[in-house]
This record gives sequence, structure tokens and C-alpha cells, in this order.
Amino acid sequence: MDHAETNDHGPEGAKSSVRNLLKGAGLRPTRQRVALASLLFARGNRHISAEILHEEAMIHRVPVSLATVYNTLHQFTGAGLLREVVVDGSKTYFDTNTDDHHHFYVEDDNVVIDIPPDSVTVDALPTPPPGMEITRVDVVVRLRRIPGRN
Amino acid sequence: MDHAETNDHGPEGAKSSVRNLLKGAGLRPTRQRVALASLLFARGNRHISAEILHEEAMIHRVPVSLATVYNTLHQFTGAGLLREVVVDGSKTYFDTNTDDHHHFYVEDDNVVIDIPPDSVTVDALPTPPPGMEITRVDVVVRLRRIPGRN
DNA sequence: ATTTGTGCAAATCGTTTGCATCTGA
DNA sequence: TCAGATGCAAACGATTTGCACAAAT
Repeated sequence: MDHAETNDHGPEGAKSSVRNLLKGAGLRPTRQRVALASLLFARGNRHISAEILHEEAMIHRVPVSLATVYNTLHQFTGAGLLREVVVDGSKTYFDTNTDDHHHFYVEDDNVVIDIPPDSVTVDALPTPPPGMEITRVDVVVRLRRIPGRN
Repeated sequence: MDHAETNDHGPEGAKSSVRNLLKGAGLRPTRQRVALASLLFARGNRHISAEILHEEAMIHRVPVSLATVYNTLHQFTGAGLLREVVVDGSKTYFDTNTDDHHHFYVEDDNVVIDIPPDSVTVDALPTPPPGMEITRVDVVVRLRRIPGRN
């Protein structure tokens, strides 16, 4: 699938596959999008907020504004590359895993963790009200640290 | 409609039970709390945002500031009279039903609906990561209007 | 060259807080 | 009385938007 081709933007050969990913999604592979997509998809499944992604971009010396990070995350979501995860009223998380799966949420730490695909099952889905259809079922298992342990 | 906000001395069934509710929860039954609690608990299970509750209070000519509505909702939640429902990243809903149950969420309309208690079942709960315990499991069934119907 | 994306700062939205004033037990 | 509650407005954090400029095709 991905060929590490000659690349003038640093040691990461993943960038050309990222370009294809973006093109396939109908998004122009601009410098910023490629850089952000690399950060997002290079290290497996991630749950990230705009702010954190922006910080990472800074660390990797990718000059992007926070506004562009927000825009980009939404574009990626619209293109099906990301999925929004709602676990908390005040912050939005984006999940690089777009498959059907559910989440743990550690409220103390604001951390989102994937639940392995087969360890939760929702059965007997309720009948939606008339004129409505189910678009998705989200399960959030809320966790807290057990006091007195580490 | 009823005129719950008049200060007559007659027996007000709903109002006095609301006072007891508040007292039982360790909250002083102030004018505003009684009024808000009446609005919240008088008509069965509700899913309400601070803004909507504030509007209702205005309609019923209960002078409360939006800040007090927020404070009150959180106090009620802390006292176990309400439950916060997280279905949407941008708004907080409060549920007058504190029993274990789950929700439909109509994304087009920002409406929260209770799912009847037995029509969803989550089984095979996942093992939490070490040092963590499950505090709650939330299921949100997202709905959308079927286009071309009413 | 044209179209599309970006950066910045200012604007917006929901929510919280500080503080002077009021009120219920 | 007097701790506790309220109102207002200002503060806040997360997200969005408007517009001049820059980059990709």
C-alpha cells in the first residue's frame, strides 16, 4: 500500500501515504494537513483534542494555528478519517479509529481509552420513535481511579 | 397553567412536597429553588438545559438569573436530585430521572429522550484497566429524522 | 491564474465566578 | 442574627468566523 518515497520534509516516510489518504478523501494535501495527518495517524489509535494536537504540532515544529487545527479536524471528520467522541460536556475528542467501538472515559484524568471490540455488547436495541432512524450507538464506560492504589 | 408563584398561604400540595424534597436533600428551600424544583419535577421526567429552564422560569414569572439556574442545577445534581446527561459536546442536559437508564438523542433537534428501561441491555462489561473501577455505563442511541417523512 | 486553505484576532457560545446585597432559619 | 443564597456583570475556556494573505493545482 504505502511506499516510502523520496520526501523532502524530514525523516518520516509516512508522509506520502498520508498524501494518498488525503487525496482519497478529496482533501488537498497541503503542508499543514499532511503534517497533522501524520501526527494523527502515525502512532496507532489516538484520542486527541484540538489543543493537544496543536501542542504536538508545535513540538514537532509544524507551524499551524489553533484555528487551522480545529478546521482540519472537522474536515477530517467530514471526510470519514476521524470520528468525534462525546464523553464530556466541555471538550471534544477526535478518534483516529473510525470502526464501530466504544470507550472508557477516566473522568479524573480526562482520558479516553478504546474498549476492545468484543468486550461490550449492546443487545435488544430499542425501537426508535416514529420517523427516526438510528445513526449510531455510543457506549461510554466511565471510570475512576480506585482510591488508595496506584 | 397553574400559578405556583403567588404568595398566598393556602395549601400548595406540589409546593410543600418540593420543600420536603429540598430539605431532605439538605438544601434550603429558598424561593428560587422551590420554583425551579417545581418546574423541574412537576411534569414527569424531563431533560433540560440551563437555558431552557431559565426561559421557563421567565415565562412563569419567576425572577431568577441564569447564573442562579446554573448554580441550582449543579446543587440539585450534587444532592442526587438530578443527573447530568452527556450527549453533545456543546450543551449540558440535566435529567430529572436519576434511575439507571439510557437515552436517545435526536441530533437534528437537540432533543434527549429516555429509552425505556428494558429495551437496551449492555452485557459483557469490559474489565477496567488496573486501578480503575466503573462508575457508570452510559448508552446513547443517536437518531436522525428519516428524510422525506414527517 | 484561479481556487482553496491558512493565520490571526476578534467574536461567539455556554458556563463559572467575584462580590455586594438580600433572605430564610 | 448571620450563614448561606442570589443577582449581576465581568471573567472564562473552548470553539468559530471574517478577512487579508499564501499556497496548491
